[in-house]
Amino acid sequence: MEDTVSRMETPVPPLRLEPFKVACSSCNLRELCLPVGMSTDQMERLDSMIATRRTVSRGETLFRVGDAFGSIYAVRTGFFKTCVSSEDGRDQVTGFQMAGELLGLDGIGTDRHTCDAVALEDSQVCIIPFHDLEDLSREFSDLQRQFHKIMSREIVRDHGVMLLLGSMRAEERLAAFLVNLTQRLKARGFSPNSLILRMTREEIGSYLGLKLETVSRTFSKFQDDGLLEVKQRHIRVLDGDGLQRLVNGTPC
Amino acid sequence: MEDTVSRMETPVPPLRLEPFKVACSSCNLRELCLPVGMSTDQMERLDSMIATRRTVSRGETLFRVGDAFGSIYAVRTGFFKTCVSSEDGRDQVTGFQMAGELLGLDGIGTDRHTCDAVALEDSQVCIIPFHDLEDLSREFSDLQRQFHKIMSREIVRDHGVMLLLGSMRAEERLAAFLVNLTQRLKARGFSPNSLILRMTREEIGSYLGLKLETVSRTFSKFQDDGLLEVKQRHIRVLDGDGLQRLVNGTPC
DNA sequence: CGCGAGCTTGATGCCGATCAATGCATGTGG
DNA sequence: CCACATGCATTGATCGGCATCAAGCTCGCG
Repeated sequence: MEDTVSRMETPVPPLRLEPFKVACSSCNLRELCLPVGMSTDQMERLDSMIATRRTVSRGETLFRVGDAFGSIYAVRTGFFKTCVSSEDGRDQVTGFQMAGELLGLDGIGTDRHTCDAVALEDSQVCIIPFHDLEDLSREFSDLQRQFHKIMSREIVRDHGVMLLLGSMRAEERLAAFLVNLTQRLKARGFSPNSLILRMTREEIGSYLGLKLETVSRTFSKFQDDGLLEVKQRHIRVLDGDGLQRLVNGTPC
Repeated sequence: MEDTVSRMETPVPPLRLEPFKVACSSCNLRELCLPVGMSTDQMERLDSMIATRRTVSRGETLFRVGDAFGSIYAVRTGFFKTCVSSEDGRDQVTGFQMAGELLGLDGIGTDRHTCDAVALEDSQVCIIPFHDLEDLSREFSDLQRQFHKIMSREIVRDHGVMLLLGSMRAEERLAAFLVNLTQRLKARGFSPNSLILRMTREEIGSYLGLKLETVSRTFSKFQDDGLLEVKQRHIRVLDGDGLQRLVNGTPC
């Protein structure tokens, strides 16, 4: 929906390169992002590779299905969704990415991107030319290792979503989604008890395999049950343990 | 179920190492497996790394959740499923692997396996010590590249399953499953029109987010519609295009 | 102020889950 | 070789969770 609109409005994706360099070594995300565990001199080499950032405004796409693959991207600020779509137009949100997370790994296999990445708020990404990353990770086994870990974790995360989509009911799905979101926010130093959703009910629903009405109803139910306080996109978690129990399938 | 049983019967996973070496360079799967695109001398190095095979009998596990991660595995002969399970015991089949496909990528991220890999028929795998693979792929960019491609394709495949689980109806799911299966068999030189399913209806259902009765009913419906001939696990595809149309969501 | 995108809530219906019984193939022991 | 057990598959009857359809509602914004 929003997709289609942004797809229409600009035939050429707007691209703004920041002229100034940004150093991984001074980035406050270095403990979450690609450079985990690297020495200072290794990080300097990484810095020289990641020369540019790119700004993506809310609603714009970073890349889309079929685009030639050349780089992966690290989210520096902001929030993204990735989505795939089937022949007949149904689409599926495959993930939400926040600061320190990588985008574009899908493109390596075929040299073309296989999903759309859309900014859900004004965002900045670090551009990591993939061939350079491969070159450097042949030099530094720490970087190689970290990159492999990140790809592997993405696979594991996907398996978790498959479990969710394949065998959980609506309440469990939404609870799992919220628990995951708050954990990731907490890892970034935000309060896990108060958050603002960057995505619509429809996008949450797409991710969770539910219709937006079901998402909305389930939010309301959680509010009635005293688990959450919901005001549009503002969520306050009142009973985190209760949410966690729902995920584990302990309804009583 | 079958899981639990095999989990019970042997505290120590049965392990049989083949004493003789097997060469990638002479393997008929080399065009599908890890060595794609490598030169002969590179492949010799790969051969020296992959020193051992392992036999896994039907019903046995190659690895299971929590096992220390040390190697990845290439299926040489046979057929596997991988599955994850939630706290409360529900489990989800995350994939079926056949000859030339890799198992164990899930373990890289945390140094522990995060899913079970179970042989669905008597099988053989090549053991690929992961550190050795990393070492060698720092030397040979072709190997590095190929390995990255394989991981990326796994991510893309998972996204496809998410789309299936999140937005397709039972018939579309089963059709997609069959189309995928026949394509992979075809790539291995088998007839795409006649196949024997290595997995139960329950396992298919788990993979597709359906109950076994629904899988069975849908098979019967496909038979009534003249798309398939179904005799227990023997499937004959009568109308491949019809199946493909179902996947694309062209019901009329 | 009024428009529109997104959210909530209600009424109804359908797809697939669940419960239950039977059928079919394989294997085992008498 | 048959009787029986066992695991898997098929089929029917019923039920329930979520989708669908349809109003209103809220809030941000021109």
